[in-house]
Parts: sequence; C-alpha cells; structure tokens
Amino acid sequence: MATRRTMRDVAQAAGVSVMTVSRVINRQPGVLPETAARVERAIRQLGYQRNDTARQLRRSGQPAQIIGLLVDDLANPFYAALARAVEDAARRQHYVVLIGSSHDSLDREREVVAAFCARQVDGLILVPVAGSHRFLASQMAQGTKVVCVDRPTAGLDVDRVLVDNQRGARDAVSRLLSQGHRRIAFLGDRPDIWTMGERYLGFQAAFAERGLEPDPHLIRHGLRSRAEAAAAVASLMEQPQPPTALFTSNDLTSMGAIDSGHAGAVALVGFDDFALADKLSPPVSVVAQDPAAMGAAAAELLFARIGGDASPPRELILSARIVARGSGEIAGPRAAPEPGPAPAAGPAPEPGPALELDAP
Amino acid sequence: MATRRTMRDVAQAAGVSVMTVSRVINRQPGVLPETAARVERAIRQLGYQRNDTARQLRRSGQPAQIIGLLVDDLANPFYAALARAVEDAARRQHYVVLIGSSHDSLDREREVVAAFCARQVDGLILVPVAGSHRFLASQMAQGTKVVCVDRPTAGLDVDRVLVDNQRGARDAVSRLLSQGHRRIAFLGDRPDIWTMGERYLGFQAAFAERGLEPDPHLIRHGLRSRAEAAAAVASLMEQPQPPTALFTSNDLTSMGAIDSGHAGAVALVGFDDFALADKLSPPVSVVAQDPAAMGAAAAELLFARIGGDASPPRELILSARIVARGSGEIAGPRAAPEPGPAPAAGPAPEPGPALELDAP
DNA sequence: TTGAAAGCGCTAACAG
DNA sequence: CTGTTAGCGCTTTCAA
Repeated sequence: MATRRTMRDVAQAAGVSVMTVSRVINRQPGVLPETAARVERAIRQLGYQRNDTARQLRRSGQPAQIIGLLVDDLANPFYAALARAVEDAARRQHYVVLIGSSHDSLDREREVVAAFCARQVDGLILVPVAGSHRFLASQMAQGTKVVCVDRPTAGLDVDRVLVDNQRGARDAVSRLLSQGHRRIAFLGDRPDIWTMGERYLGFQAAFAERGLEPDPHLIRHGLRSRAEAAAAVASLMEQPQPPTALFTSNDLTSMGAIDSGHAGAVALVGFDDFALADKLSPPVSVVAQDPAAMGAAAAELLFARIGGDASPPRELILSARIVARGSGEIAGPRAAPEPGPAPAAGPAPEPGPALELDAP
Repeated sequence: MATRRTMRDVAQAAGVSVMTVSRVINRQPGVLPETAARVERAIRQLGYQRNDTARQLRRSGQPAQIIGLLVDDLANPFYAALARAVEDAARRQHYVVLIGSSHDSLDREREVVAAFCARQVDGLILVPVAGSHRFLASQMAQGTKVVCVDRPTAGLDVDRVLVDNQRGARDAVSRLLSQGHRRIAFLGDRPDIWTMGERYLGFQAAFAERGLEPDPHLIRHGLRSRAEAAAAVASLMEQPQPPTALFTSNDLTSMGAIDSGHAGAVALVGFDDFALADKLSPPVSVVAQDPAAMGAAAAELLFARIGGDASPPRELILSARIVARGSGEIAGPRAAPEPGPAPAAGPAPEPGPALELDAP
C-alpha cells in the first residue's frame, strides 16, 4: 500500500529542486545534460511517474487530454466498433477515454455524464438516449465540448454524426415493394429511439411513394431483444394473412427473425449489418452502416472543437448502403393492384389461402 | 469557452466560505438547513459541479474511484462483452472506467498502462499481451492494484481470472478423435498468445491420451484474420491428404473456416462461441467461454483489492463448456488403427484417394 | 455552526 | 541554467 512517488521525492534523490525535475519530465530546454541525467536516473530508480491530474489542476485552461464516450450498450458489436474507432483516434492524440453505457436510460446517461464531467473531460462523444438533454447545456457552457453520434439530441445544437436512416429504410422497403411484396411487416425496437423513428418513417415513405399503405396489423414496435423479436415474427406468421416480407429495423430484430425459423419462407431485409449475415441460408440482405467511420468522424469533430474550432455546429450525414445477399431478393406475389386495404379493424374474418411465393 | 465554476464562485454567490460549500456538496453534517439551502440554490444557478480531480489531490490515500481496463481489441465481441461486465460492476461502485486496446502490442500496452496510471487509477484490469510485464511491478509497488483476465502475466504474481483453455481444447479434440477423426487440423492465431498456447497444448494432449500424434502438416499457427484463416483452410484442403476435421482455436479462425466454404464437408469445432453459430449449416459446435462472467469476476477481485484485501494473489479458473451443435458431430473415417505416421518430411509424394466421410 | 490556514502535486512566472 | 514563490480547486485541521 506504498504511496506514490512525487516530484519532491525525485528532487531530493537527485539533489535538485522540483522545478528542475519538472523541466526534465516535460522535456523543457535549459537543463544541463548532466543534471538531466541525474534526474532521469532518480526517476528510474524511484519508478516515478508524473501525476497528470495534479498537473492538469495547475494548467487549467489547457486540455486535460481525456474524453468521455457514452454509448447505448458496449456489448453491442455496433457500438463496440464505434468505440474502438473513437479510442484509436484518441490514442493518436494522446488522449485517454472514459467509457460508459446508458442502456437507454436517461437517468443513467445523466449520471455518467456528470461523473465524466466531474473528472474534467475535455469533451464527450454521446449516443444520446431519448429525452431532454438540457442538462448538457450547463456542461457545455462551462467548456465541455459535445458531439452526438448515431442519434441527435432534441433541442441541443451540437455537432452530430448521423446516418440517413429514413432513406436507408425507404430504399430497402422500396425494393421489397418492387419485387411484388405488399404485406411487409415492420419489426421495431423502442419507437422513442430516434433511429427507430426514422426507420419507421422510411418504411412508411416507401409505401406512400407508390400510393400504398402498410397493413397496420404487420407493425410491431418495442421489441427489446432477439427473443421478443422472434416471438413477434412467429405471431405475425400465424395471422390469417401473414406477411410475405419482413423489414427488421436493427440487428437484434433481424437475428430474432432468424431465430423464429421463418427466414427463407419470407423475404427479409434488416437494418444494420452483422457478422455472418452472408453465411446464413438464405444470406441476409441488410442496410449497412459503418460504425467505425461514425466513431472516427465523431472523434474528428470533437478534437477539432477541443482544438479551438468555434464554427457553428456541424451535422455530418453518412448514408447507409444496401447489401443485397439474397434474403431480400425473394420475390413477392406478382404486383397486381391490391384488392383494397385490409378490413377496417380487427383480424380478417375469412382467412384467405396461404400466399404463394414465386420461385427465386 | 467559459471556464468552469469553482467552489469559490458558489461561496461568493451564497455569501459563505468555501468550507461551507464543501460541507454541503459532500453532505457533511453541521450546516444550518437555511445555509445549506442558500448554497444549493447557488450551486444550481451556477451549474456548479465538484472537480473530482482536485478533490482527489487533497485526499490522496483515498481511492480516486477510477479504474483502467485494457483489452486486446474492444471491437472483438468477446472483449466487448467482458468490458461491458466490468463497466457495469464499476458503475455499481460509483467508479468510472478508462478503456484501451492493446492490439497485441506490448509497447502499446505499456503506453496505455502508463497513461492510466498517470491518471491515478486505483486499479487495472488487464488482458496482458505476451512479453515481460516487469514494468507493472513498479506501478503495483506504488499502490495500483492489478488483475489479469483471460491471460496470465509471466513472472508477476497478481490476481487472475482464467479459463481452462487446455482442457476445453483437449475435450473438444478428444470428441473428434472418438468420432473416428485422425486427420484433424489445428488453426491458430499467434502462438505467443497464452490462450493459443494452451489450446494447442490441449489439442496435442487429446492425441497423446490415445497414443496418437497429430499430423504436423495440418498445423497452422499465426492466423491473424478471418481471411488468413480462410486461406489456410483452403490450402489444407488442397493437400494430398486433407484433414477430415478442423479445430479452429478462436472465433476469428472459426469464421475464416466458414468463409473458406469447406465447413460441412469436414467436421468443425471452434474455440469461442459467436453470434449465429447455431444458425449456420451445419450449426457450428464450439467450446464456449463466458466473457461477461470473466469480466464480472475480474471486477470483483479488483474491487476487493482496492477495498483493502491484502491476501495472497488468487487465481480463478473458469471452465469452458462444449456446445455441440452439429458441425463437430460429423463422423470421421472409422477408427481403424492408422497405417503409421506421415512420411518424415515434405509433402507426401503419392496423393492417396480423397477420404470418404461417413454419412452423418 | 462556520471559517481561516495549510497543503495535496504540479507548473507559470519571475528571480538569480 | 537553476531555484523561489504562488496558486490551480479542493479538503483537512484547527480555531472561533
């Protein structure tokens, strides 16, 4: 439980003042080589290391070389890839990174942000949860730079790195429609998450573009796990008029659809790419984002701000790209004009025959 | 670029001394409720937040409530899951977590550890890379607690959380042998990584147990990526006497084997479970570890040390468990006594007929 | 119940 | 080239 060495210990051992030790440690000029050597020897002997928190205290105004990164869930490969990109960028700048997961809880986010700011972070990269982020304004007023990534914050004008989720979803669903699908199910996570909202808007837009409307019986929101998504797909497939295609709006729901065992029997396109999607049968078509690029871009924006960039907040919109692998290219019933929308409400009273799928 | 509020600002605004503000902030008794209310109002108005680094400076000896976590690669789902477990545990203790990736570079590990220690971390959870960790001894002598996870450090007596890699590998390979496989390939990452060494030992032990020896032509070390692993499998399968089974020694090499397109034609067992392994055809049998449990255990050990536990270093060995899904249960040629080991060296001069696989 | 003084480990600014 | 003084924001200790 020995206490840490300080500059005083080194100064004493080398027979110099602490100021000289400071100069040596910080490679400042104007120290006699012999003196420096003596100091360096003492440093090595004592295993001395500069206390960067004390240093920071005295040099307030200078960056502390520490940033905070708050994602939704570090165990999610998407955020893990994003985090790694941020960490790589930070290391290149000789910064260290505090990490945290919000698990979609505003309270937890607030706590973690407070803890990070109490540690005097120079900046925060945030995947903000739903809800008001007014509490950030006060931190920013005191000098903490903030960049949002993956999701924006309502009512807070900060740099942001987003993906055009709506367009990605619309394009994907549009392709399903072109292939003759009309009964396309939407499988979504919590709709208050911004990305989910956007993807749902894109889903609707694809229908609207053609003067069509999605069947409300095929919409499932709030699926928080693979298991919930799998169950939702199973229940959809048991309906009198099951879907002929699934649009799963994130990696979790895509995997849930695969778990359900119905993938292959219906077309499937998912938002978010995931490992081995190309090795399943059929290979899963996705709308892919690039989490590493998102993290790198967020880090770049943040370091520019920390470096003094005071220009108006920037918004960087990356596009998602469709990766057609097969599951999304299963054709639907021929695109004959639909007989009309489903009955006003409730389950259809007379189940029609099972829909036939065209051979691929 | 406004500067951060300090206790002095609050004290001034509330018309009290900084000491009183300190007492209010830290919920110390002996402040008149009215005074406290006045202080709290000032805190809110100014958006004041305690500077925990300055606080820590004065209370040296007390934990700074910050730990460092250094993994091999944060983007690897295995380490991401481990990191999440550590972060969850840390938050429960009101600690923050500095994160870093070593990418199997001792230099980078040393740099990151130094940066963390300069930030006065109370402890480190480390997935150590190969090589000497003597530099840690000096940090530990100055009070930084260290716990190793996933891999031990040679010549450094610290708490460690390991998995019985050797036994896991031996059991898996033993099963392949029982099923009649003799030509089992070993696909490995860098052999200087401890886990790889152990898994290779287990591979050899399974053969030795039965008085057999693996064919040296079927051993591939140093595969650093899916692509390299896929290429290695392809080249193995082109050999005159290809393997009838593959033992892939981590998730990357397992996926590489799948990429190669030969999975299914030969038996496959991989070390490390991965998402969707159960959805491939055939479903991939694995030796599974529990990264979340490993992270949680490491955190528990570390917090005990930080809390003052001075007992001798502990070693916690978790076991890996075989998850049989199909790919590892493809039978090999009937277990007839082998005609003898392969020719002394070089490729076999006379390619024999392709080996027939039993129907499953 | 409140405050003043001292000092944590370090560096800026000045002196010698 | 080297050292002294002062003070970063906070808490400990002691006094009022």
